[in-house]
Amino acid sequence: MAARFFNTLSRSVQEFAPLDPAGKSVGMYCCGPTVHDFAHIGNFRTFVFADLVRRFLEFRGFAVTHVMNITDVEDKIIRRVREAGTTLREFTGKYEAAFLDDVRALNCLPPHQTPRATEYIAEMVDLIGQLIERGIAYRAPEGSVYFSIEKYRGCGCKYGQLVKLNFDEMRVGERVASDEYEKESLADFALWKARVPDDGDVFWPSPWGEGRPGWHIECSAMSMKLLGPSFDLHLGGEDLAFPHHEDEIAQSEGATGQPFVKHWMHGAHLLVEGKKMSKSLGNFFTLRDLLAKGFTGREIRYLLLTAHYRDSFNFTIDGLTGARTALARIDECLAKLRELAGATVAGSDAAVLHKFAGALDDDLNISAAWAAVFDWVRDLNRALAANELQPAAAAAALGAWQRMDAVVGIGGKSEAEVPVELLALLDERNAARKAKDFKRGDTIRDELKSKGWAIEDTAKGAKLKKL
RNA sequence: GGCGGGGUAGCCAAGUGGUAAGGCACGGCUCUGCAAAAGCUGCAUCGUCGGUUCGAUUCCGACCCUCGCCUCCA
Repeated sequence: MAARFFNTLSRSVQEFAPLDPAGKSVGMYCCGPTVHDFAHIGNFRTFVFADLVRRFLEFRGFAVTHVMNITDVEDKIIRRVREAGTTLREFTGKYEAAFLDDVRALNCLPPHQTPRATEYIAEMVDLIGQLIERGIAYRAPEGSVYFSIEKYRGCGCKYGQLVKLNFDEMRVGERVASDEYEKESLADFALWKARVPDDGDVFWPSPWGEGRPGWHIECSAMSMKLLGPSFDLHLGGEDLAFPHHEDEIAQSEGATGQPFVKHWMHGAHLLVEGKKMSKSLGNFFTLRDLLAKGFTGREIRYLLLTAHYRDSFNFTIDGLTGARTALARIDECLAKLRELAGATVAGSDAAVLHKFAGALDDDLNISAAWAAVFDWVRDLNRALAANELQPAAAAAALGAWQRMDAVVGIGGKSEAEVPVELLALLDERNAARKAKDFKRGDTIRDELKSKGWAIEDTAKGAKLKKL
C-alpha cells in the first residue's frame, strides 16, 4: 500500500509519489523557526509533525533529504538586537542553540541541513535579480525591491494556488505596515528591504543598495539551492500557507519557470487549555516551561502525536499527565516482553505492523495507528498474564515495536539503575515481610518512596521502580 | 465580508449507510498481610431541526456554536 497524504495544492488526499524516476529519493523542506525567542509548544507541534512525515517516509523505504531553515534575520530580530545592544549573530545564536536542544529533547531526527538565512544572501540576491530581469519584480524609489503580482499573473502564472483568493473581497492592506507604501499594489510583497537607520549593522550590499532580504525569499532561495528548482515536499504550519508559501511559489516559479513543489502539507495549530496561547492567559508554554514542570520530552512528543495533524488540537496539562500513564502502559508491556524474550531473536510480528502502517498510509491517521499499538499491547498483556506467550513471540513483538518506534520516536523508558544501598533496603523489607513484621516492612516501603522509588510486589518477587 | 477546518462519552480522539476504535479519568474484579504498581473488565447512540433511505452518527439542506487564514504568526 502506498502512502497517501493531503496535498494543499489539490485540496485532496493523493498518493505520495516523488519526482525521482526511481521513486526513491525525496526532497523535503520544512519552514523552520525564526530565532528571536524560545520556541513555544505550538511551534513544536509543527516540527514534530514534520519529523513524523520524514520518519514515516523512511519507514516506507524512501531516501529523504530533510532541510529545515533557520530564519536569523527579520524585523523582530533586528528590533530585539537593537534593544539588547548585541550583535545579530550573538543574539540569534543563543536562540538557535536553544531551539536545536529543544527539538532534540523531543526526539526529532536532526534535519540533514539547517541552513541559516544570513548565509544564503548571495542566492537570494541572485533570485531577486532573475525576477527583476524577467520583469516580475521592481525596485521602488527608496531602494526596496517588490514582487509584482500583476506582472507575475501577466506571464501566465497563477497566484493563489494554495489558498482560494478573492482579491475583491479580501481585506487587503488593512494591516499593511506604514513603511511599505511605495509598493505599486498593496498585494505586492517585499523581496529586498532597503536599509533604514533602525537596522543598525544588519544589512548587506546588493545591486539595489544596502538592505536585507524579505522573509519569503529566504525559503525560496535556500530550498531551491539545496533541493533543486523542483522538489517533492514542503511542510509548515497552516498559517504559513498564505502568504508565505504562496509567495514562495510565486517567487520560485516566477524565476525558474518550473513547478516549485509537488506536494504541500500544512499542520494545524494548537490550542492550549482550550484557548489560543497567550502570555496574559498564562497558557503560553515553551518547551522549557514544560520540562521545568517535570514533564519529559517523550511525554510531550507523545501528546503532540495523539491527534491528526490537520485538526486543531487542545494541549492541556491534564493531557500531559494522561500521556505519562499511557506511555507507562506501553513501557510495562515492553519490559515484560524483554524479560520473556531474553536473548531470543525473531523477525517482526507482521500483523500489528500491517495495521499500524496502513493507518499512517491513510494521510497519517496517527490515532488509528495508536489504536493498533494499544490493541496489540492489550493482546500481549492477556497472553502474558495467562503465561501463554512464548519467548519467540515476545521477541517478534519487540521486533515489531522497534520498527513502529522508528516512526513514532517514543523510545522505551530506560530502566533506571537501582543504587545498591536501596537494594539492601529492599532485601531487608523482604526479610521483614517473611517474618510477618509488616510494620517494619511498611516503614521501609515509605522510606524508599521518599527516596523516589516505588516497590512493586509481583508474582516473581518485589521490584524497585523509579517514580 | 471572503475562504477553509471542526462540533463523537467527564476529558483527548478515530471511524462507518446497517446501531461507534484507542488513550486518560472513573467503577468492578484479580493479585496483596494491607497497600501500591500491574493486569483484566465495565462505561456513548455521534451540535440542533428537517429531508433522502428499509435503515444515518455517516448523504443532502437549514440553523447554532467554535477554530483558523485574509500580508507578525508553527
